[in-house]
Amino acid sequence: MPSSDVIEPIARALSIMSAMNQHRLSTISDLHRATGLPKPTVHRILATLISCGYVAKDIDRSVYMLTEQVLSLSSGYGKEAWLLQVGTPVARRITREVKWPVAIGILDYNTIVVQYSTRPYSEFVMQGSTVNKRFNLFSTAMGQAYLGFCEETQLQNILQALRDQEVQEDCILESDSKIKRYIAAVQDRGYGLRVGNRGESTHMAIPIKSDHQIIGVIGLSIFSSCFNDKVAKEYLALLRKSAGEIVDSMDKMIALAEHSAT
Amino acid sequence: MPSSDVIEPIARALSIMSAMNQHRLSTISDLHRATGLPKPTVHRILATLISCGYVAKDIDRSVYMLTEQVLSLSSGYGKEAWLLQVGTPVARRITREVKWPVAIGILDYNTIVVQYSTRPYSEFVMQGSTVNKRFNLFSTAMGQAYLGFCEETQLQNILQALRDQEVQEDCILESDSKIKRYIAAVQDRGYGLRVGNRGESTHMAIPIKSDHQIIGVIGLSIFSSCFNDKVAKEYLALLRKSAGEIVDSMDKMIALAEHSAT
DNA sequence: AAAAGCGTTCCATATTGCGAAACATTTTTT
DNA sequence: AAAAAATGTTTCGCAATATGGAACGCTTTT
Repeated sequence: MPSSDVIEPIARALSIMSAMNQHRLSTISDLHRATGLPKPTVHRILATLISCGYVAKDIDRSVYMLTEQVLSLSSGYGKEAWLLQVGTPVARRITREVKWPVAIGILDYNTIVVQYSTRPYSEFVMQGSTVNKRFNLFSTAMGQAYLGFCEETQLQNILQALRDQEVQEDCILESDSKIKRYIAAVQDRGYGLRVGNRGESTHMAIPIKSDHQIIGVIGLSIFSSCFNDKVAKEYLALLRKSAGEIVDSMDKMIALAEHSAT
Repeated sequence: MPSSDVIEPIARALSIMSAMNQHRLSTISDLHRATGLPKPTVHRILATLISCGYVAKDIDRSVYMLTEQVLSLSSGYGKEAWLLQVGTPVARRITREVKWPVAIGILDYNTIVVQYSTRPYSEFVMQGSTVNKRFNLFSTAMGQAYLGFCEETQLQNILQALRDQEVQEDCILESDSKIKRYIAAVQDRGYGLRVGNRGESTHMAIPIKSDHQIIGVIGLSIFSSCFNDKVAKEYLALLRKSAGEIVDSMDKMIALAEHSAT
């Protein structure tokens, strides 16, 4: 009985790799015992994995080990991935509640990259998807949310990275005091804000912090004509509550995963 | 032309996962473009990966992301893996040169675990393979090589771990001064040593250090009857040279890998 | 000397993955 | 508002292909 529509060779290869990850060196018999797969099959799968570069074979003995290339399957995995796994449903819930689109971004080098956006869910039509788009740290709400609330050392790293890049976009960088005032303004306000002109949209954003570290930012977009102090206050509270929920469930999930990894 | 004996579905699945690791969220079309695979195929592979738990699908949108389970393919990967990849050929070379078997071990919790041994290559027949066998930190050459040359903080951690375990094997732990003298003796000698009785074998071992951190130990076994100060000196020099070579190539490879990861 | 275990190769077989085509939805263009 | 383009999903007949028992050569154990 072929258990539904699962491609068997793939499932087998993954179980082999998973087994190989338990001990650093494996023999064919080891894997045969660990996975229950017939030895010729194990042999063939290993040949495939070698050919793809994920496994190395000891030259004269028949001992196999994973290569560093396995990291290419998971190197991007970290807190940000958890953030998305937990954050996307929360973002959708906000949009269901207030209709406006919500986006989640993370820092990459010296820009904010939008990882997820509920724009398609929002009843208010805004321009195309922003997923994978990069946003300047100054002059965007999400960028402000990061700059304004990250730790001092990281702030300095980011500023250095910005100064190092070839094309200077932000002339604000020329003056330290200007930067300080800019960031202080964000901190006083308590959130990132970029007010758009009539017909454009206005954006507000706050950081998502875990352990004093910013793992991402969450922002909300709204038609500029609908924006005022009252809704700002309301949505800010909503964003803060949501960010807190995200961090809570994230920490719980991570603890759970680490616990069950034993 | 199916390039020899490579199982296509596996290669495809790996390329999908690798592509997914680049961006945190992917659509079918993204992956279709990135890998060149037909969309129904991408769809089927994703279904398989979901079924195996390596991929999660956004509930209402068709957005896919890797789950934390990808770590089960690579979590064991770190400096120790590099050590083995680089160390095993060196170990074999030593055995070719001096005939005696050489083993490489790493610390796991509070024991040394042999990861590789050239025992099968040695012309001198010794008892069966020691791979995956655990060795006490006190009373073995490899253990001494670790205890004697690791950093103070780590030493304390290990000692605590030893004290915490239920069955107390080493009564030496009862006295701090005994421990200090024991370790001092190892340091004076410059290497771990366990002399066996007649007919048994004698073992010597040194740490493999990178960045002031011990990433493993390398040891050599020899018939007790063949052991004396002269050969000890000779083999110690050989082990030290080899350990240096291992660390050098390791650092080079790691640098190379990190550089080409861009 | 025999037996057991290992890695590896072969090969006939049917299993199984394949992808063009069609369909259902959504998004963009006209 | 209609049409066109793009995307996700399902179907299905077929050929490619993964499969694993059997056999082979080798080493280790009995």
